[in-house]
Amino acid sequence: MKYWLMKSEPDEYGIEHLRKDRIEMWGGVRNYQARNFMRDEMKVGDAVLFYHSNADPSGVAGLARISGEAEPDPTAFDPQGDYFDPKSDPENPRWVAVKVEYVATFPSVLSLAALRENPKLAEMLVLRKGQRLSVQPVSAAHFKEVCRMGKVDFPR
DNA sequence: GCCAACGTTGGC
DNA sequence: GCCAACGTTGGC
Repeated sequence: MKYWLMKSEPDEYGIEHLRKDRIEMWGGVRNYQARNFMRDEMKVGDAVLFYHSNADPSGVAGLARISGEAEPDPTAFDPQGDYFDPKSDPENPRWVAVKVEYVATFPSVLSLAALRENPKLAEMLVLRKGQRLSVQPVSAAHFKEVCRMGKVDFPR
């Protein structure tokens, strides 16, 4: 099983939206590196840190799991939608989406500042300067430590 | 293939 | 709102 961090702006789609929807098709990712992680490495059952970006505070808001592996991203084909990409051919889709399932909400958002204060997380990608990937891998040790700080265990 | 211009992300 | 970092585009 692998571990991931996925970013979303809570004004657009936060952990509360996922809690209500239970499962969400994670469309709209338009970065090749992030796409490759979703397409090539994400498997059903993988664990996800749900990260709020552009938020007050930004940080890890809760936990999710992958419940459906990569398939063509339907938002790329909707000319009316914000994520339309005319260069994505339905016969040869450029972008993919995975299904993300709600697991838990942290009692309070585990802020970036709090994460930075923990030396065990010093090497975590999300804390790196200039790091913008919206889907990124997380080590098992970092994932476990973030769950401990967030006061929620990822269910086995 | 280089690289300047431009667009986006996202913390602050 | 600012701006650093970084990805993408397109002229050459």
